[in-house]
Amino acid sequence: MNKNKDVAGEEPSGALMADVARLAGVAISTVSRALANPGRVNEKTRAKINAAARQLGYTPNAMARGLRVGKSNIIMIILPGSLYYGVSQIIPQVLQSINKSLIQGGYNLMIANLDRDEISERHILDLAFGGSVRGAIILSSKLPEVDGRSLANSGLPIVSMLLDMSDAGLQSVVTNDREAVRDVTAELIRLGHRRFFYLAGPEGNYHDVERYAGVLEALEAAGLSDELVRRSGGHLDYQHGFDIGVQAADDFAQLTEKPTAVIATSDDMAISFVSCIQRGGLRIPDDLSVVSFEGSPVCEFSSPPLSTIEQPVEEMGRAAVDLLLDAIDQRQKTAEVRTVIRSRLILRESVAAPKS
Amino acid sequence: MNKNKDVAGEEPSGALMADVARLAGVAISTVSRALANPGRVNEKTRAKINAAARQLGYTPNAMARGLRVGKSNIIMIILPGSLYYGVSQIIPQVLQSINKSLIQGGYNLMIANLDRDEISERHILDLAFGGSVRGAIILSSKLPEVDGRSLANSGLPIVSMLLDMSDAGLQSVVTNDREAVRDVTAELIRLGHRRFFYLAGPEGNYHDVERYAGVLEALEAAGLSDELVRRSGGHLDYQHGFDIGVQAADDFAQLTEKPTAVIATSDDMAISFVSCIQRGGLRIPDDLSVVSFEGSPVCEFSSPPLSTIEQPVEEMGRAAVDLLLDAIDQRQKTAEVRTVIRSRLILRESVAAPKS
DNA sequence: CGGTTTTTAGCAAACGTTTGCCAAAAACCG
DNA sequence: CGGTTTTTGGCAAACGTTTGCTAAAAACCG
Repeated sequence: MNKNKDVAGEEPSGALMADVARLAGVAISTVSRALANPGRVNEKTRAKINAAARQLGYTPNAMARGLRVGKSNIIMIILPGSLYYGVSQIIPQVLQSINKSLIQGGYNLMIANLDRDEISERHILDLAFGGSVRGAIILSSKLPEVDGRSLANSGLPIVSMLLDMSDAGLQSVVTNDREAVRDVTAELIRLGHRRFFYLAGPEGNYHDVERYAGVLEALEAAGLSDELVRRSGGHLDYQHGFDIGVQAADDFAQLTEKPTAVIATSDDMAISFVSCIQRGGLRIPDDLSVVSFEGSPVCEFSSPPLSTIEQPVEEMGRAAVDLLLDAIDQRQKTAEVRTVIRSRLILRESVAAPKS
Repeated sequence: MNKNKDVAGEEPSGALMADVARLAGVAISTVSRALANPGRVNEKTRAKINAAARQLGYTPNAMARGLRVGKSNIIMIILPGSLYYGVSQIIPQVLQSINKSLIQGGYNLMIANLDRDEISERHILDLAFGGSVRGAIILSSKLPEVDGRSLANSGLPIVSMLLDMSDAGLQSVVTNDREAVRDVTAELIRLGHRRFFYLAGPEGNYHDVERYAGVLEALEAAGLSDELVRRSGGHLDYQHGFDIGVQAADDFAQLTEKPTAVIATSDDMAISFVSCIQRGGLRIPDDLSVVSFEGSPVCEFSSPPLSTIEQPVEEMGRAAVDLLLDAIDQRQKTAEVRTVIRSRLILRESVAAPKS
């Protein structure tokens, strides 16, 4: 916002609508209308205004517009505390997908990082209550609240991604964790596997509950006992996936009756587990089949190439933005609070029939 | 921004400063001063105001403040077109580091994605010229320009990260690409390697120029010919690292005189190259030593664990924010346009002395 | 051509906060 | 206690854009 009113000509200069009006010889409100409501302004007048705006490199001041209209053009995305894990590209994928869709809808994307401390929760609530943002997409997190303020009470349109909060009435875009893991477990059963090793995320975590339930459902559907599956992990969060996998390799070494198939609930766990197991002399998939969850690109170049359930992150991002923009525009496009976008199993060389 | 003026009491309600003033029995300007310039308001009055603000859950409207003060509290980060690669965690690391530092400085972080098309370039320039953002950090990209508007001419404080633009007068935070690659090449030479295979990023790209120059410097310092190094790649961008590595494995297979050491300029290239080479029967590091650049976490769990040069991304993010905030506050903290933060070589099992 | 209807431009106020200025109140000092 | 200085609260205008309303201009029609 360069206030340099003395510069005339083609120089970009942070011109105001008032400058455009002066140059075009019309009122400020006519400029506003010509740009935002062209049908309300005579074509000849409009041409004059557009030429003046172009000459001055006029760019509207979004703060002024937001204040007058009472609506910001910013959407915040609330991200979980730690933005990076091991090989996961979920955050970059989500950001790119969402940003692209938002820009097409005329919005800008702001990052709000939810560290689960007071400072970051207050930051998010300030954005919501101060009118700075027009809506929120929240990724794998509960809604923040502090000082008697809760995001749930802010009146802000919100869409949850990855974490199903439809029970609480929150529009949610999720993938079919349970079904996907059930199907891959069924595939392992079909191959002949009867002993399973499950590498768990944090106990009670939505994703872990869903994924483990998928394993149990597949066992039940095959008429098998749920005692055929052993758990490792449960204490660390997904961002410590490598550590979970390393510990799981130790746990595995302690088992007298060795499982023949590993169901890891993140690519990180699988990768570090496989690395440690192989250093102990075991071979994948000859001695042990391995599947994981997430679909990180590097799985294709693991040794051996890792079978994984790929989450449809970009599609989910687009769906989340669509739902959010509908909520902002108060369009009732859909009665579904819960939108499920299916994950896809990618079978690679890490899975084979057990030896016997 | 709920305009519900009829609700009194503890209910969070998007209250205005005018509401706080009414409840505290003072003027609006006194509320403003009590919150922003406490020394200008009597302690008793201030207590009344703070209590009223707390009771109403008052949150300042950043758009109003920004408009009046003439300064936004938003910083944009301009990210390269594709946000995700293979195993790189640079984007999440940068975002987390920068966001944390900005919040401490009272700023919010907005994403601007530079796709190198008109729409995204115009989007960035609108943010800059419209006063929506107070500064910019640009990551691995040149400054956008379109329609006679250039980010360089916007008057906006800008810091470049990863790409050295200090020649153009732009504050730049970079790492020592050249020196780091020179040192790792020198280490390979010290181990006895005399034939090298260099997996290149895009020809002419700043990073590739620097890293390849490092290789040549090490050869020269050891009195060796630069003909001892063969290049592969040069056509694809870093985000296609896996593809570069796959193609490099083909190129390697064509070489009659096999190099004994590979210098890959990204972890993705190294990982996919190693995967393909191993499937062809070669062993790492017995037949071929491998080093790469970037320091992605998964390198520790590769087979074998991959030696890599780790970039100090978080520290660079912090430095970039410091420089940007200094420029915004017009503090002349440093005369250095170029800030170099050193990368660190992590030697793992992928590097050994050549067989003979 | 004159009366009626539609289109168009512009005035003025709004949005929520900040800050210069002034006057009143409080504090200080001999 | 009175004069002087400092502190404090409040008025009013500013920020850049939008939009309701009105009046004037243009278009329409018999």
